[in-house]
Amino acid sequence: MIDHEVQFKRFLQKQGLKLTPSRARILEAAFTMHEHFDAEKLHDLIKADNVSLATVYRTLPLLLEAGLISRTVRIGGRDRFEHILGHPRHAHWLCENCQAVIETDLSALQSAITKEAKALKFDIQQISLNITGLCWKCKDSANDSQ
Amino acid sequence: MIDHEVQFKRFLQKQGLKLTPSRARILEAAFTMHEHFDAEKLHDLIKADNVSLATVYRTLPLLLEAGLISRTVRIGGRDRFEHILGHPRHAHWLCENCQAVIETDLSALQSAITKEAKALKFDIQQISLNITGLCWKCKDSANDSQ
DNA sequence: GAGTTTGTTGCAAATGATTCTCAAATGAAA
DNA sequence: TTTCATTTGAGAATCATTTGCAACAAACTC
Repeated sequence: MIDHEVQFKRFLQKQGLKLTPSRARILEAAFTMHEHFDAEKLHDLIKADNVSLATVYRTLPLLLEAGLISRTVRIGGRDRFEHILGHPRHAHWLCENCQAVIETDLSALQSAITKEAKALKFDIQQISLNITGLCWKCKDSANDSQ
Repeated sequence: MIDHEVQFKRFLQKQGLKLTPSRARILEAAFTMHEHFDAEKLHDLIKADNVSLATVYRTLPLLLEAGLISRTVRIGGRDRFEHILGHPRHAHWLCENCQAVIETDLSALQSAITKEAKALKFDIQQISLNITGLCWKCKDSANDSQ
């Protein structure tokens, strides 16, 4: 069993829940996806295995709580997620124009945030730094038109 | 005319739009509100003046673009906003349990972010740093129960 | 001033992501 | 195999947000 599957199983057991085939499939799909994904995109990947969209929506919060995925940006009214690999967390730069998402390392800020958390006695589950604006491509074209 | 009203008017004119009574009312309401607000809460404040919720929804993106308000956290499926006063931007700490929102200064991180933006040639419109987890109250009670 | 153009609004209806309901399926445990 | 709690797919329901539309309004044109 893969690393993150073990982790998920443990998490579920702690809550008296089971690692069912559907859940395992959803987890696997979340980890094969190498970009951001939303509920529907993930479902597309596994609907052939007869896993319903409802189950995807039910499982996503579990993966979130288990710390295996994180909610990143919200685009077009849809929540997007990405898996966590033990990689350092990163910031998301979202272009308002072309909706490109650029990722950068967050470690430079991490310590400042952790320090603040200690002061607040806040138990961090997720950090999400999103910066919206215009990417270099759209910044240039905005100068031309408009 | 108040400062931010001038700013909004200028912004609108640049787009060939007008500062109508409804829009002015919405702007004013957004600035009297001293906490976060969502579309409905803002509408409650001004519906007596016969401004429809639809118009609120239509105006919010304009205020956003004009840089007068910012979208902060999303709670209970609703987008929340807050006005910008030229104050330094702040981080939002959202308790998953009691849904309290704590705000802290963001200036410590600002320079690191700006630096990164320069490297990416990214034109920043909004920075949003949201940290979810448990506030000190809920952290303690989580230890007891569950 | 009458007519035209363009932006605006409230209302009601539409949209669409997410959640819920429910009856059937599953699975661990006794 | 009976029990009992959990899970599931399918479809219905929910609810924030958008949109279409007809009536309005302000700015221009002639």
